[in-house]
Amino acid sequence: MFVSTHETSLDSKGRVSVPASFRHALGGGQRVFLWPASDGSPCLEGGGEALMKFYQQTLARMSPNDPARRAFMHAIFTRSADLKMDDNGRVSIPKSLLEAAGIERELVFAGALDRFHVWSPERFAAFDSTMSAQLHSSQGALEAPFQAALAAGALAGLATPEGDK
Amino acid sequence: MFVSTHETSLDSKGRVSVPASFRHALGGGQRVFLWPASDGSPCLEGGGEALMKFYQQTLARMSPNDPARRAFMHAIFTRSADLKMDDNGRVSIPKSLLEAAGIERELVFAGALDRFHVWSPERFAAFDSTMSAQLHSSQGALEAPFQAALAAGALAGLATPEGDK
DNA sequence: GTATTTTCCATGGGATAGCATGGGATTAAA
DNA sequence: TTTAATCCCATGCTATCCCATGGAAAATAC
Repeated sequence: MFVSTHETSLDSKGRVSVPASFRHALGGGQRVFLWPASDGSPCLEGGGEALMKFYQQTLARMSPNDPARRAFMHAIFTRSADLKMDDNGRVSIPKSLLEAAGIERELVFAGALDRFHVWSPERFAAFDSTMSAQLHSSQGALEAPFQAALAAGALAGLATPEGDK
Repeated sequence: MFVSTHETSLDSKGRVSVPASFRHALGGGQRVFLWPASDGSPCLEGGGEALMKFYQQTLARMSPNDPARRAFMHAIFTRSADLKMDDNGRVSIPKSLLEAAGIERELVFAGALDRFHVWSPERFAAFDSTMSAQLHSSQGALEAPFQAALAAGALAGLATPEGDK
């Protein structure tokens, strides 16, 4: 899964190394999809073939006449770039996407479980502090899902993973 | 599959290069079909032999007396142009279709999974912002298919593509 | 614990093939 | 004969492929 953040930069040819841990999360495939984040965040969103397959299935479930289907299709498939990593795990991101995310030379890869995001460092820093503020102000709201998960036994055995030999 | 968007233009002879990634999506065939978008969008819609074969099967499933069959037949087969790419992957789009889509010289190829659309740049920009607006206002509506897909286990293993080693 | 080796990763850059584009030549239609 | 469509070749550009380098982390040996 896509975890952690990595700060890197574009080289003179406009290429960038996809962080190794993200490459592993991509499952060995060479294809990377990138599009402007669909939740409106001023960054790019990306994933591999597994994520795209999931989106494809989601589309297949929607009625062909559903107006939301067209919007969804457009947001993900029409606006995305289909990138191929070279043997060293680098991709070159189209100019239009770089502009949309406000990226000049430096950029941040941010893991998000089943996908990742690509930010300009400045925007990421701003987003980061917004998120911490929101987290602190909503501890109460977070309690509910945690408690529900606990009640469901989701954490069973988690406290003693394998360390006690 | 047809992904991403490409902006190009007609040359002095009225030809246009089909984007390379679309040619690959066409599966190596030389034939391209184009017709006015059947959902009423002010653009052209196109695909390859695979898509036409699918439509053919759809027609075969409909009752010969079904009035929708006639409309469907007309929309796709009667109104479509059967274009042949030259060795460099170019086609020339009939004037009537260009007029219908409001295309002068510049145009946009937009991928839509199993087909693609051809827009005038102005109309595409307008459509693009309409779609983003709609996406943001219908996040709730999108929840439904997502939840359905999740319930069906579409995400099983997605967050852990190659296993957590 | 320290030193040495091995592996993996990020980065730079040269060579090459594929792509978009322009235009001449040939063939077919009016 | 004129007009237009098709075929074919030429060109610059860009993306891709490939190899090389330096360094960090991990594994092994001392």
